Amino acid sequence: MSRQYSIRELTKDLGITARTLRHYEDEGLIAPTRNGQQRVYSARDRARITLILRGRRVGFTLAEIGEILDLYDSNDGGAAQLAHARKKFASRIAALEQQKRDVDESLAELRLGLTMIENKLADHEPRESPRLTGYGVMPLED
Amino acid sequence: MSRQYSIRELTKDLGITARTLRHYEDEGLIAPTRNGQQRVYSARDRARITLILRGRRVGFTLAEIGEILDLYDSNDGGAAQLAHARKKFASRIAALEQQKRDVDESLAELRLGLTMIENKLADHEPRESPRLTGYGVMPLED
DNA sequence: CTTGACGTTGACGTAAACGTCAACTACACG
DNA sequence: CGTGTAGTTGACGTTTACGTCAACGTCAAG
Repeated sequence: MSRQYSIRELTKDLGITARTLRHYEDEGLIAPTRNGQQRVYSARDRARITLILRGRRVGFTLAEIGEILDLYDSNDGGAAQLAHARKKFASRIAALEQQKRDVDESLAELRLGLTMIENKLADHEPRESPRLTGYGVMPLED
Repeated sequence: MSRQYSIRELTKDLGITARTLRHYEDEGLIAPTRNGQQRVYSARDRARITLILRGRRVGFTLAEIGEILDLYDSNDGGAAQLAHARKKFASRIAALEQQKRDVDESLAELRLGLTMIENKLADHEPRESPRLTGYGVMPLED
């Protein structure tokens, strides 16, 4: 019997509120069992929640995450169902790959900005650092 | 004089609505000039909008994006201002790096799910493909 | 002159993802 | 038995990022 969790425990472990967990339940993303009235979360529930949180961090809506979880859960339908699921997965993967490119480009921009600022800081405090002549960054002019 | 754009033009080029552009203006993220009453967007405005859209795609709020744009714009304050800006940039960069890891992990999950489905599809249609023995994926059990 | 195409300013509406009470229940402990 | 700790179910509130009218201006073409 692999570990059970109370709602409090999960909120502390995962850094979320109880309200959030109940919300995920309301949305049908998880279905913890009950001990009387209180929720009891299994290791599987916890793993699902981890997936949900990561999904959220990368920009998926709860509805999209729910779809994906459903696809994992019930894949015993006909070949048509499976083919449909395959398309869903493929499109989500494509979206994430695009997102990765966006992240990389944003990172490049921000890093440029950072060095720009650090150069200006060096100018402000010209202790004994060599002067950079005519260095400029223009991130807004393509 | 490098190219000007009407609002219509930008909506078509960038795939957004006029409402969105006005909203960005309301939020102080862009400030197109006017030809009488109508907005006229410069190349610089357009570049800013591109940054805004990319920022949105990677999960920044408009407020955060505004902050970043401000940091680019006015970096002539004292060393204290610059140091503050440096911290902001650094933390944004750290957040994006974390996000990149999240994206990678989500991609790994989704790709596992995809191959899982494709294996099941192969089972459904066992033309002449070799059978994979005992192959299972359990993405929810850690 | 009037009809379009394009544009403008309010201003209210909406969907998503929770936050924030209020009002209870269930137990264990001193 | 009272108090504290953890949990529960509504149900309304909030923020973000626009959507969606309504009502009106402008200017070239037929």
